[in-house]
Amino acid sequence: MPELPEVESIRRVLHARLTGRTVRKVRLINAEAAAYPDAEEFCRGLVGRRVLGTHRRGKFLSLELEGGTLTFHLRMTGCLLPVESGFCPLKHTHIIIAFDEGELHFSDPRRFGRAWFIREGEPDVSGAERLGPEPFDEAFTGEYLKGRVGGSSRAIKTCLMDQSVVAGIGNIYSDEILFSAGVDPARRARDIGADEYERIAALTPQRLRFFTEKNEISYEDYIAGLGKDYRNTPYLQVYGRAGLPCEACGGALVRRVIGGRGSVYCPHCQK
DNA sequence: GCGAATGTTCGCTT
DNA sequence: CAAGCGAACATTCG
Repeated sequence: MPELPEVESIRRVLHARLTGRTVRKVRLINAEAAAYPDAEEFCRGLVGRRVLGTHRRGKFLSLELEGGTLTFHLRMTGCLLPVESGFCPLKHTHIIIAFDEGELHFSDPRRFGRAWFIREGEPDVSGAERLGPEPFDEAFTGEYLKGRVGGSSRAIKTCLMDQSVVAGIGNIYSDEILFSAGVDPARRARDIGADEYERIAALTPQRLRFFTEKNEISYEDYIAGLGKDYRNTPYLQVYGRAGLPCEACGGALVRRVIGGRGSVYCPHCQK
């Protein structure tokens, strides 16, 4: 469901709601594949720990606990809802974490999402450590990008979505960033010029900041939308808009499959 | 009924 | 052998 801006929105909601609370009980429902390292250790490890804060790295979202970390990855359709005790779980709820006050529900229709409990001092096996720099990191520059993918035959869009290149960008925001940069998403990374890499690297944090701000949502609205209605739809310039006019030139936006993912771009504005 | 959907990983091919 | 590609995962929605 979420890319960096959405995960950040959810993090802020969880942070305000859960910081300071203590885990009392954990319930797994058909979550054998979702809770790591295993159901037993996941549940037992969490109970009794207090939430000290929250953290986002790429699309990973963590609750920092006393003596450990609870990390989620929502993949395509995962959803985290901090609710009052007694809230009727959504249909595909797989994990319920009850705190001294309120609960955190993790639901995911497609079951791609994952949760890890990592004890302090133990290696982080969630995969978060294999991520490239955050887009806001000063290490993320045009020079870095070119050095990292500039020899590749893959499409530039595919490279931007590679989490080991830069963390947090998915199918929506790669299209949006490349539209802003005026670069055709299907172009091979090796054919992209240094000036274009600079544009892409500069626009990436700008666009993600913009969409993160537009995504801000109150706890009440987040719950009212059942954790799903927090998207940037009104502000997207290309994603989901195939056939509609480009807001820059008026020409029709085109859909095309790039790297196995449905992509939308403007053939006139993006070279 | 068919195709596509905001993601990642695995296995096969080049 | 590294890189790149397609399939697989499971469900809903249009």
